[in-house]
Amino acid sequence: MSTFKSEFMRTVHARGMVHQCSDAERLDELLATGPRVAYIGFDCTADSLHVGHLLQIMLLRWWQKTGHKPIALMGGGTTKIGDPSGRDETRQLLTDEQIVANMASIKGTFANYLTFGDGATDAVMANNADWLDTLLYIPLLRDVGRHFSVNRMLTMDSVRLRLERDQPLTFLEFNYMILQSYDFVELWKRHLCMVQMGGSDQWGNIVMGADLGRRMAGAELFALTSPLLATSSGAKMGKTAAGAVWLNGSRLSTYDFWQYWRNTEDADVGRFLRLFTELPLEEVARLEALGGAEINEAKKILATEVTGLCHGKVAAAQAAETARQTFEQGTLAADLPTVEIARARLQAGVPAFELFAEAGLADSKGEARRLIKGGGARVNDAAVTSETQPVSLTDTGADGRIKLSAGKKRHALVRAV
RNA sequence: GGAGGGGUGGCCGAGCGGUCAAUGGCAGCUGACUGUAAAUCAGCCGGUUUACACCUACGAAGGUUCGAAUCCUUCCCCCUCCA
Repeated sequence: MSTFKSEFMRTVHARGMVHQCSDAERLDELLATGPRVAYIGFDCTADSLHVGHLLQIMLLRWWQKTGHKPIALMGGGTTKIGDPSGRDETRQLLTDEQIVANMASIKGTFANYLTFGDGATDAVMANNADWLDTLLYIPLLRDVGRHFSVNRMLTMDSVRLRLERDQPLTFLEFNYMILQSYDFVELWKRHLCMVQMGGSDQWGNIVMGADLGRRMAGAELFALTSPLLATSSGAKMGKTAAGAVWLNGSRLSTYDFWQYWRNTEDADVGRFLRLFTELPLEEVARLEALGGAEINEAKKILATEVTGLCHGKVAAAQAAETARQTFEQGTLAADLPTVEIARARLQAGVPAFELFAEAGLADSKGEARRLIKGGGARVNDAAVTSETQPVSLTDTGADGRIKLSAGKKRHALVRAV
């Protein structure tokens, strides 16, 4: 492990970020002798990346931090095909407009993790639509297709698993790995990019790209994948009540993002600190060793560190402070999610179930009613006993706000306007 | 192209003329216990509604019937075998 010569390989291995790597020794040598180029592709299937992508982003960040040049490849072209890896069903086809809009929305995330520019180790953003959109079918078949063995393609997990489970696989999707392979070669030609990284489900696609590069351009290309992430209790990472844990602040507030990490299971704290923060490993070891309730301190550090990288240190500190006031002091924090309700309505009194639904603490009025019936709703920390119990201006605190709580962790403020 | 099987709520998966907003499992929410953890136990888990009730939903559209997720027709999609 620690016998690696290059800082990158030492770091990512020590932090448990590597699942598989092709010819690690040779790659290590190359990395030790000068700046190299690596890329990771991100498909534009949603308008935000989520925590499932975070490990990949951290790989690019370490890549740059240890003296190399990262490329964030936006899958403007491949998203039109849909990666069949790891799924039993064909992805819903997105329109070109959706893809373009998603890409624009995703791009901002990288600015927080990577330094872009024209320097030797500055990050570059590319879009594979730039070369995939204009490909011609016959030349593609002759130049690229002849290097692919269908026999081999059928053994790839993404294909084999579909076939074994009698799930459909369209010819469209069957082509995905060819285009991803082509990307690798194209980036080699354009930027001398010699490494493709990705999640472990991408191993097959990446290795095919490396092979293609060798055949088409005589290039020596490498594959490096990160482990598949699950929480210790086995759940897929990144799911909450509200859905995925998004990286864009417009999809998930900084406070909620911070809370997600704060609520990490005990058993995951050390692992997550290594994977998603840049704290020195000795510090991680110390935090991880904390027992019992003390580990909560480690969770706060984890939350603030991860949030700091994603949303900035100021926003992270603010989220931490909001949480501290809310949970440790039981006071009202200023930047809890806030809804504004017309003064006149509050004057008259708003039924509690309506207010909870409007504040976003319940998805529907029915759910708000159930929440109240189940005893999980509180106004200013006093349990709501009746669904229709009116909440009015008289509930307003000194600072002009009413605090609503759904369960112990979800809070919102109501302000009369 | 021929023959057969199938498309059910976020997912898996029962149901096969009424008692079906649809068994069960997973996921999720709330409560208890705790440390804003896990595990465990309990309740909830389409929408509007105090409620009665109504609306939406079992691939799509029609039809039969007092009544259809369940039967018929057409269409779309998937799987298997044959060509």
